[in-house]
Amino acid sequence: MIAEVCCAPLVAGTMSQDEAAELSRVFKALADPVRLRLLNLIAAHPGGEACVCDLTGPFDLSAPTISHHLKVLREAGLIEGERRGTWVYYRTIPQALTRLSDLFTPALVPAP
Amino acid sequence: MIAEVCCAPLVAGTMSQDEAAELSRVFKALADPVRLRLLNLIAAHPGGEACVCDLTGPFDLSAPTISHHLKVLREAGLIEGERRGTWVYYRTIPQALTRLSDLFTPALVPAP
DNA sequence: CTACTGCTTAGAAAGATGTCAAATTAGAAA
DNA sequence: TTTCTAATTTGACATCTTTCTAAGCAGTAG
Repeated sequence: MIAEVCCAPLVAGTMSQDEAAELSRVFKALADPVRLRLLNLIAAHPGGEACVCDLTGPFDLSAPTISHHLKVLREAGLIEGERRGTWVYYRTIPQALTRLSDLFTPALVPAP
Repeated sequence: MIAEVCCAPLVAGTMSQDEAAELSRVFKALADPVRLRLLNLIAAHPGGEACVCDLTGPFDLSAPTISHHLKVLREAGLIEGERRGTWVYYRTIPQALTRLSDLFTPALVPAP
């Protein structure tokens, strides 16, 4: 009757300090407009991945700043990068996004 | 065949700068361990609401700090407060949490 | 090897944030 | 009215974050 989720949902149960600390790191990565738009561009990019060279254009920011933001997303576990020659391609990590979705799901969800 | 959602999901579509700015404000509110735990305590509290006096105990922080954090959550639209005499009770705003959940939902979701 | 492009890292400056003590406000009781 | 408790606001301080320039690393071509 009650769905099983991998983590304690945000809205039910008791969140430990460790869980809160880890979660806040992910939210901190999302707490910037540039990083939100970067994540959106990567996730919505044809083929499911985007080259850094595709990501610098839409922003009026320097390349190092974009690189820094990508690093924050990467270290938060939201994206991963792959180097192909001189190019670097980034894609989202679906499990990380699913986990965030589950956090806000009402606790009383019928089991599949 | 495609679900209708009120906002552009994070993982599909194109997020405008305005949307990103507004969203980042909500995530910024969640980007602190204390505020995550406060939100969790409020949401999971019996009766769906918690008095500030219930919220100061679990933290080794001063009352002004708790008050400040509650203000951040309130201004992010995640909680609302109600004064009853000298006491103030807070509850979550479900639509705000639902909206966040929808952000991470895969775009290809069957319509209800 | 050098020269080139693409990308990341390092460090500094400016701005934002978490925390506290002090002050203030809000509401109730005497 | 004064006094009290609960809660919020204010201002200062330490710490963190965003952005840039400069430097450095990664990979490729000649």
